[in-house]
Amino acid sequence: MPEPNEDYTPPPLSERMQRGDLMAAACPSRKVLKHVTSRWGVLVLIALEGGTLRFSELRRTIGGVSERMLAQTLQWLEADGMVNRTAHDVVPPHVDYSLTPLGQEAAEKVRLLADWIEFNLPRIAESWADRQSAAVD
Amino acid sequence: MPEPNEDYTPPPLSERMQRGDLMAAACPSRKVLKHVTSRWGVLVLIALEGGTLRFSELRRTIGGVSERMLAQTLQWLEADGMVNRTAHDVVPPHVDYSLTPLGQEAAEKVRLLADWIEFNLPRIAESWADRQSAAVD
DNA sequence: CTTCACACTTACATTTATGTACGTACTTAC
DNA sequence: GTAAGTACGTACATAAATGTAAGTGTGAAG
Repeated sequence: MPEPNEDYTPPPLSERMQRGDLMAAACPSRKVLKHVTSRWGVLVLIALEGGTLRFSELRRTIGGVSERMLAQTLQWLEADGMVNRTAHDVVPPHVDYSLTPLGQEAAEKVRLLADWIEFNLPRIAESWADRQSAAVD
Repeated sequence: MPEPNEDYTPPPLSERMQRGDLMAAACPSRKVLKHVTSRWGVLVLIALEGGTLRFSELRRTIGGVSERMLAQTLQWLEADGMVNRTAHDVVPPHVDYSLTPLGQEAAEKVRLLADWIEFNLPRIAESWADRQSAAVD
């Protein structure tokens, strides 16, 4: 375990902004991070890693997502260049969603985190059990 | 690019719940994911990867965080067993925060994602530039 | 004597996220 | 003829996240 840092001062803002720095409040990275780590963004990326899915297939795959939020999330990810949207002009509508190369890289990182959490849930749950009152949230 | 999956059906819920499955709406993993990927949770984990920091040091490190949200986030992560809180009983107060082994593993995954985003911001920004109207969010 | 830092907590206001319900235009299945 | 499925958009309502401002008790610095 590292020693406490007695006299800590953050690096100057100018330096921290040169290459996107999340610690800087105004960094555009935070927007992307928001989309990718959003409640449904994570699950969409992971779901699409398994291959192309239609809107309704995504909706059935991801438990609890509403149509509205799924559409919203897909639009975020499409705008960020993570997701391809392919609409076939037929009726009833048929729209396919898939990951772009960018999206596949992002999905991989996100899935590593998700897998880690699922796998280590027991260890985490110990902490919940240990603390008595515990109702933090 | 994978082929469209014409007749997709998700696996049964019972099977998906046996080991924590994020796709299941009620899975406790989602709570952990929420804390870890929350706006400030990500940044706290990354900040603490560099070593122990005091409350006020964290506040100065993480641009834009309010005292209230920092305290809140630290409590979430502490309850999830990711963060150690060490209060020295002196006045004025002195409290150190550091990562637990669990927290270090989580922080690593989170940082990989954050680093990827920062590094690939230019590629992502292209998508923003490409689409004309673009004001998705 | 006044001000400030510390590490929070609480109350309150506001912004953001998310949900619900409905509409659409047409087709296939019953 | 009636119901259901498709991929959304939109209006409205609610829940959740986040911000703001103030207060706490004490000691050191000015």
